[in-house]
Amino acid sequence: MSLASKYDPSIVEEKWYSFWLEKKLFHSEPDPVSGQTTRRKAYTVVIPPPNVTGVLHMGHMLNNTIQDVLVRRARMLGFNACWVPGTDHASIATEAKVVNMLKERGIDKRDLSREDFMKYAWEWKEEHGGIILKQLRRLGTSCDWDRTAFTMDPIRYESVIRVFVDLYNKGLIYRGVRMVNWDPKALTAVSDEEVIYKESHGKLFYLKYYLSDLSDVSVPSNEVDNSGIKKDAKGLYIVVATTRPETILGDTAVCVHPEDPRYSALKGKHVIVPGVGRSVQIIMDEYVDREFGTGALKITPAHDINDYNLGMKYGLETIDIFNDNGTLNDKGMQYAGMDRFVCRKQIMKDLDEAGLVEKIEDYTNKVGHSERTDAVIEPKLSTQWFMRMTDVAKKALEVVENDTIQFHPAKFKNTYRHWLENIKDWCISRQLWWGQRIPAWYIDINGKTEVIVAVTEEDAAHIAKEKYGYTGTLRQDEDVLDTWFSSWLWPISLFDGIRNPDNDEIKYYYPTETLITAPDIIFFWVARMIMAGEEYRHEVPFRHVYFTGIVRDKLGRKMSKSLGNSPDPIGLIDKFGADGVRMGMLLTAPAGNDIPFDEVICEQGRNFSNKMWNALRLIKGWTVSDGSDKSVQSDTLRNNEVAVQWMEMRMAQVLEEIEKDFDDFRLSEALMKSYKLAWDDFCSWYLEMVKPAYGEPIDNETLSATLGIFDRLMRILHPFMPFVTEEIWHEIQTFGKSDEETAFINANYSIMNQHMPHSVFYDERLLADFDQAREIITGLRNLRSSKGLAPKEQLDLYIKGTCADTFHGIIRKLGNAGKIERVEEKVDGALSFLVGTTECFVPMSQNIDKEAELKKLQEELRYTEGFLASVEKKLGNEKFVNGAPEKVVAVERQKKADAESKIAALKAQIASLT
RNA sequence: GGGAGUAUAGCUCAGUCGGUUCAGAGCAUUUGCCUUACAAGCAAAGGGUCAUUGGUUCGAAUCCAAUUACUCCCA
Repeated sequence: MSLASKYDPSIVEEKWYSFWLEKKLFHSEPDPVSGQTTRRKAYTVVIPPPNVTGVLHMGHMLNNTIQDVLVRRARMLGFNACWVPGTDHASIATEAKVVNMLKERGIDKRDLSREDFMKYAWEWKEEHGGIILKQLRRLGTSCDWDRTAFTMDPIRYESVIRVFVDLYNKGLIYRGVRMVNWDPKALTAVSDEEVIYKESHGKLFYLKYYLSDLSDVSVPSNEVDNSGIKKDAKGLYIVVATTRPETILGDTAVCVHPEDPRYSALKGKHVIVPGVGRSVQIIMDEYVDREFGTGALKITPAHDINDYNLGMKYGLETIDIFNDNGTLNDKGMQYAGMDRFVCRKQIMKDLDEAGLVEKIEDYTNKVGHSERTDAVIEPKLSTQWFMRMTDVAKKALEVVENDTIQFHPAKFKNTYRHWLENIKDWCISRQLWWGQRIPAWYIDINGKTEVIVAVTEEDAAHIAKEKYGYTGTLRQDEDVLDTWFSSWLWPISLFDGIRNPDNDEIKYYYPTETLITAPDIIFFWVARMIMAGEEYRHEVPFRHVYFTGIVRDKLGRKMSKSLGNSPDPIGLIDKFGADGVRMGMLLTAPAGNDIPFDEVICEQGRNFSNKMWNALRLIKGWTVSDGSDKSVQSDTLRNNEVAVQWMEMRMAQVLEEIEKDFDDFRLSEALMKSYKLAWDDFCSWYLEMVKPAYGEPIDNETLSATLGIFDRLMRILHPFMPFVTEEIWHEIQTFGKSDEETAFINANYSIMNQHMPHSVFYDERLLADFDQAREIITGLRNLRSSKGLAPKEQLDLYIKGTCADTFHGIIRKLGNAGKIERVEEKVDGALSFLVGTTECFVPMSQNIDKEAELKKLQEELRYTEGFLASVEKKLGNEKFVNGAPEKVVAVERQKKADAESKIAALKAQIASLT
């Protein structure tokens, strides 16, 4: 035998992945349309495009393992499975990488033209982008690599541009001045969804705003001060609390609640902004929270969304004090050029010296950070492009509410609904270069700027001429579109369904079947894809959305670079094999639950691969009886026949459960059941039943039945562990074949496109009989172990009660029983155990420890009597007998009868011992 | 501040219609075994006040309410 006793994944994985690629087994084309044959149904999955700058992390491992399981299974179920891979261009992240690369080469982005920058960016992308797709191959993913797409490749780019123009023409996209989330590090606006609120320990600064006009204001007494107005040597003042003192440079009002008695005297008055010297009015609005701080709120319309709204309401001046990079601009007085956080310290120092600070308190609040750069977001007024969401949101909500699209787990419907019902317009412009440049051109006519939106500059020029009679130069918008504005078209644009809506591929592959993604992009991506599907295909983009959990470390912490608690996925694959890691990821991953990741589970996966490998070694080691001699005895043949029959039915039974689990997206359950079918039922029971004694041959029929079962087991396991199953499957196919045949099979066949076994009829009676036999075997083993008997010592067995004869041969073999006889009466001088109501007696040559036996029996008697009492109480209850369903009552009666006969048996045994 | 979810064995989780000897699985632990496929193994064992309190019901891990703890989302 040439097989090593330990399975080595490294060679096998390399070999089969190359083979699959070479044979193009991952590739899908729409089935041809021909008169007779019907096309297979497509099973399409689109990858959630990883960020082109990304490297593989545990989240990708989980996500892509799940996709691969579903796709491989679908393929084996006879679907035309197509899994399309690709990456997104990640404007902010990529642009940052390119800027860094340029910096290292001594080039400043600002010195480059847009065209030159883009050249460098593409160069970076070609060289460093998409590492992750290469890494995914190590995991065994069966993506159709020929279809690999990128959100900025020509088809996808053009699709985005066309959609923008179309939506603009439909009135769904507009340009306007709004308060946006400004990322001062990336120098771009970001959408609401890209802002992460984090708890931050800061200070609450209480500043003095002196009144500028004192007439009519009654001076409060210093002793009892119920008023918000205070007095010191310099005059009357009110106190305003703020977390951001630097923004006082942009203050244009102070606001109090109209019903706040502390400030009622101040209506129409003015105060001096501390340190700035500007006199601003006091306005009254119910927006103010009287409980917060002192109840007086400073208003900075340029730098806070709520202040901005108040500013609009009261016609306040808007003073923008920041540059785009977060430093103070020329409105920042002596602080101009200073960073906002440096300024905060400095201005507090200055105010304090000027006696303008009342007090400072510790304060914890939530501060928005950029999802991409982690910079503190600065609310900023700017002109941006937006997409109207109200109408599209309605449709997108409907298809999820009515289960046209099913979420797994369904609880995410709530999250989804909540967002869509409170949706705001989507800011889609980004002040970057890396991305689809907004197809809007500006022309100046009669001192007015007009905007023209068109797919190409030629079109725009044409429109300019037609509409405005303008023939001068056109100035294109400098901004690009949000990356998600590409991703939301992904399921459509991958099949060119935007540019060519009637092409065969989009009609065949769309809608896709299942989307597998993490819940944190339910808004960013899932919801918007549904909107795009409705808008451009009038159809949902997928039927099912499977939300994975977040992979955490075993302490439950999120994996992060700073904690260093994320294992290197490739290192894990090196250590445990891709199959082992895949199993590890899946075993702990019920849908939607976070995964506390622990290497130990990958080890379990590796061990399982090894177990299957060794089952192969066992079978391969068997010699075959040629049938001419009587070397295989007839009772062995009968045993084997029963064993095969049982294993077939057991497999059918488990398959039925597995099929149900897949329908319900309970992948970890399906895997666990497959695992136990293979390890427990097949290896521990079935193989032990048919295994010939050392040196003995096996009969041909049992061998081929065993190979057939093993073959199907490998198919069942293949979606979970593609490599080891392919390897073993080939060994099975080539078993006993000539070298020539073996070479042919190995070069031309793969488990990948074999049929997945289906559940068939099984006889529950036979399975139940086996369960009883198994318990008897376990009873015998227990007896041996508790009495310290050697496994080799044969025991005789006498059975009183119901017990099918079918498995007696098996009991003899696995329980090492000698004689097995049916008896009508109990056997004296024997040890006994109960299996259900059936009594098993094992005569002992040596002395029986009567005391211990008695104790055991009496304990069991006590328990059974207690149980009987509870059943009798139930049956004695008229309400139960009348109220409960007949079936339930019948079960209780059966329980009573079983308990009674068990008690009788126990009593008889006790009597025989005393 | 608003909303959602979770709580079952040491750990991670099942428990579908309220009813079967229903309290389960895997891992971990303990014990005994190098039994000619596998020590990455084999055979067995122990382990739970189903978060707490109350309610509905003939009957509750399961349904309802409150409480506690944790998690996530939104602002």
